[in-house]
Amino acid sequence: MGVGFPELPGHGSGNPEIPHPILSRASLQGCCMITDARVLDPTFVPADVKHRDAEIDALTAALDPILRGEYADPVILHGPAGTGKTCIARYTADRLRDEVPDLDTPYVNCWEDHTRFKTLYRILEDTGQSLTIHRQSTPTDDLLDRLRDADARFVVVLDELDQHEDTGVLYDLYRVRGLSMVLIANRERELFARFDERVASRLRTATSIHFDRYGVTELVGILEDRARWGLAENAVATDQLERIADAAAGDARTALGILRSAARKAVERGHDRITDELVDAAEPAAKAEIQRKNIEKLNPDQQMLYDIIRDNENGIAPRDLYAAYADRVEDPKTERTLRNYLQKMCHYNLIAADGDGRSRTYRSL
DNA sequence: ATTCCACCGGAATAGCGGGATA
DNA sequence: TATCCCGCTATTCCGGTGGAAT
Repeated sequence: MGVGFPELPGHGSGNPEIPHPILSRASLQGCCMITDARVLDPTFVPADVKHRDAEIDALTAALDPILRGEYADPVILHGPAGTGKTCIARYTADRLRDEVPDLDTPYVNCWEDHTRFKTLYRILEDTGQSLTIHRQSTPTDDLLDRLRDADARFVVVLDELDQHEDTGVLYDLYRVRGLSMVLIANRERELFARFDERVASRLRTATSIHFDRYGVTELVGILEDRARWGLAENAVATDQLERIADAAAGDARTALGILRSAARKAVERGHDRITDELVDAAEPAAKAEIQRKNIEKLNPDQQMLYDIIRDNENGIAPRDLYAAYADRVEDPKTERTLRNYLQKMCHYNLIAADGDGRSRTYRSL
């Protein structure tokens, strides 16, 4: 399972301005405009995080008891997409690990590991204990016992917690001694509504840190850093970064996606710098790339559903959708299963459901 | 205003597949 | 090899919801 985070350049003692030795120009045929592709990746955690001092301070303060060998109450980071929640959680956890040598800081993306079993497995894996588990019968409770018995100290980051299907896992984790949690979600309110009352009441004592959208100047600052670390000098102009920041509407992930898309296109075409035309083309291109990746994750039945919905540009009623699907597929799934598929596709932002009850229609995005 | 019913989605259950166990 | 176990997906069952029809 290689979804973990690579060791990042500029991390710890390193200087972010020094290009990564392995990934630099040699690996890119012909063109050296992109000097380090990894700093353009949204999961990159810089050694020096900008514009989030207050949030970092608040999170550091909340986790302070860990420095004294105590246990910290949970911390909830919430706010819109691309506002730095994940980045700050990982950054702060790494700083903490510098201070506390025996601390483990496992990271779980609940979108990917959305069952109780997978979440616990990921935590154990991140702390280097999964190999011993693999040999034995491994019911979920065994994983939990293993975690409890591991006489270690953890700060677990649960990212995209609102995507978790079994909220009971939080109750499990609460009962592990020495385990502190950083919880990340888009909307705090809706998060609470999903939890068991026992967990919800304990979460009310949690520290809550809100992340606002970045302003245009903040976003430009972030982009400037990444361009300096990852692109050749003068590869992109400040006014181009401003336009990217503008298009991203406060979402750093989107902004970086646009910049990366423009840079790649420039390399493909053999340019040594990003042109205005490429910037214009990059916004839809970045969106299209995300969509393409999401569509690839669908199984054949889901793809068929998606195709039908996309072919009906004015939207399609559920009845017609089910009928069209059953018509075109060898061994159709039940309608209940289709509804689960449709829900998943809504989550991926591939389709949207308009209206409620009998007036509902589905359309592609 | 009331009834109707297409649709949604929660919960329980069945079946499958793969790894462990005897 | 046969059997058991468990997580995961799909299915079955069903109560709730809110436009549409009356």
